[in-house]
Amino acid sequence: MRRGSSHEPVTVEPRRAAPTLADVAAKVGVSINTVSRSLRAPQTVRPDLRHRIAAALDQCNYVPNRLAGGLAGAHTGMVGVIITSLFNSEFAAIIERLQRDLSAAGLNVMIGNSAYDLDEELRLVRAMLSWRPAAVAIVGSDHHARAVELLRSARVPVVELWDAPDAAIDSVVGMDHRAIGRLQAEHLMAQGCRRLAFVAAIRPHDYRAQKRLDGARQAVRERLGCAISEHTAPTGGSPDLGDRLVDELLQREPGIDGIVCNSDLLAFGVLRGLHRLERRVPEDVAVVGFGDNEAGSCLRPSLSTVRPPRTEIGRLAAEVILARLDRQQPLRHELEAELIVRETTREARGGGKHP
Amino acid sequence: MRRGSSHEPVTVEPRRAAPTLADVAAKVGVSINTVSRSLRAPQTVRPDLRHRIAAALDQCNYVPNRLAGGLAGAHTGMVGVIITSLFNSEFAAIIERLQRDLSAAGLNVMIGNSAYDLDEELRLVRAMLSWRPAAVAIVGSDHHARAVELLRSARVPVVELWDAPDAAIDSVVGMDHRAIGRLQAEHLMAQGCRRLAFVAAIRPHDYRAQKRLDGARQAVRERLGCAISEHTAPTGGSPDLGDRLVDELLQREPGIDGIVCNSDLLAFGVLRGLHRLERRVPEDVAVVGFGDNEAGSCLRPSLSTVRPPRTEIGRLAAEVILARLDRQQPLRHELEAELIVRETTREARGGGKHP
DNA sequence: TTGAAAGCGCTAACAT
DNA sequence: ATGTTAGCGCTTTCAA
Repeated sequence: MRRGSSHEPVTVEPRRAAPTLADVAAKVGVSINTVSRSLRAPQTVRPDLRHRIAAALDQCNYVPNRLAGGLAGAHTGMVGVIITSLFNSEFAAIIERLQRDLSAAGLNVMIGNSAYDLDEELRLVRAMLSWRPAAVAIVGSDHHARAVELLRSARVPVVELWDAPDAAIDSVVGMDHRAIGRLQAEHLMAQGCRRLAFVAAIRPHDYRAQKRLDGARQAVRERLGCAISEHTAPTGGSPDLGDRLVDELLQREPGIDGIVCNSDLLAFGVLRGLHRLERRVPEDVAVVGFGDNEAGSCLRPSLSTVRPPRTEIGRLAAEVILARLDRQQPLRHELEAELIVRETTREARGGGKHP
Repeated sequence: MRRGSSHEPVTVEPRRAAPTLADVAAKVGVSINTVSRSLRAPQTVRPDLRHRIAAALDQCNYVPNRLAGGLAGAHTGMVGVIITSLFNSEFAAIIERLQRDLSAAGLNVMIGNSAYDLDEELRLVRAMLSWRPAAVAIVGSDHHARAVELLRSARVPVVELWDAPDAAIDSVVGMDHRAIGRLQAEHLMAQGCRRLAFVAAIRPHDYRAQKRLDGARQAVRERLGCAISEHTAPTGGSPDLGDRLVDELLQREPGIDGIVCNSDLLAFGVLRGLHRLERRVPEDVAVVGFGDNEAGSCLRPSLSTVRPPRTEIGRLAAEVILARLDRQQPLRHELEAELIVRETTREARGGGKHP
């Protein structure tokens, strides 16, 4: 209202409360109840009355009060979504789709960001539940024990996203991150790489990233009988970090011929570093990322990566939530990530010729 | 509640409601009010009682009901945020910071995505207001007229983000997008470019992008006395689009020596296209983007761009909201975007030698 | 087809 | 320091 912007009539009440059903009802000369019904079940109200009510509603700038509505027994129509990061569009595409589909079903989305902090996650779960949401979607599978307890006892549909935990709270729409790590490492080995390194930014509670490392580790152990060289930092991934890590890495182990990166952003930096160090990619060193960042195809050489089915996760999550709200059983969707082969690994070292 | 997942005891009530203050009060043997106060003003309750109450609260998995709390008069502690896109981390960094700061002040953030659709924006405004938020933050300045009306009459602090409109609803934390367009064009001209093109993805209601185009247009007109060549598409920016647009552009006007891109993602594609067409950058064509995408420094040549102060916008928005909640006046912050000069424009054409 | 009455769970006066 | 009493604005019976 631009308090004090101009000629505010001082005679009126200083802070008029928002109009209520009662205000509208009085204006039209009907009971509160009739106005309420004309909103929720228009066909039960005589057409002409309905039109007069609609006009009054509009004139008053009436906005329903969900606090009151929810309290009185109608469901709140709110879905709480808890993610671990908004940045880097890591989950943005998931949320975007989830929100679009839920919105089409008349549900609102409330987003909370735990920033990979378990205590913050607990606070968020509490905050979300205090709004009596119709359902909750939450990224990851390794939660604060208390948060899980609260979620269970709230008896609300819960969908865990991104990861695919063995012991789910309720429903799951995610991927097997260990398999993704395997996929990355095996791709490099199939291209002929024999001395692999894993370069990663793994935040303290990013268990998904940890699992990808595990997967790569196992794959190398099984196929080459040796360990993968690990270079990680406990932060978020960025080009500068990748640049720095690859520098240290090659200083210590100049013979590395294949690098698995835990994120594309990190991989971008690794490529920048390799260029600076005058290593040819993929001839000297092959590189594979994770995340399918849109810029990947524009680098030179273009980055091979793993594409998580983000939109599909969002779509299925919405579907599962709607199904659960419709009293159906908990569901579990485990999706596959797709390998995108580009120049940083293409025929790196006589690909596939040394099986 | 894992409806029907297994041996559900049919004897108990089918859907136990969430525990209320009354449940806890009964358990401890005090009045509802005492429990309520022990939560809101602990020091007014005897310590031993307080401890017993805390224990009971915990045992019951009590989660306060904000619907009831808000209805009864306490403010809801919710801030509604309406953005036009979650994708491409266009606004992610702003929201991340905004949320962090508001969260520290005990406020929850509820995000809605209008996807550049005015009707959807109106629906969102309605939905947000129906939760009786403590404040609303909204991206952009060109809103649905009805939405503005609702926002005003709701008498809630409103902060418009990203853009810097002349006629604000309440408070503003944004940038002058016209100035950004000027900045881009003038930079290219200062580098010696004489035949400029503007390549853009401008969604139907993306007025910010439109303003940047206006700014570039004006700058070229003033300094070179001719028009900037415009190549736009009514969609979101992507590398593939940039690639396509630059192709068409050079087909029609081979003499172009400077390209202003409306987003970095688009610029990435433009660079890919220029490489394919064997144009040297910046010698033959200089390129400048907008948005400071993290990958920009990893391209070869690295991309010059304009960096919007996203984190600062988020920080100030939170500050403004908190100030308004503290009954202070509406505020207006107009921030500067910073030019980041990298290889795609560096000394492009004997920079500055032809003033 | 419409209206009246009884809460939903909590907070905010008041009493005590 | 604790309890009592009234609502907040709506939905949901149940009557008319």
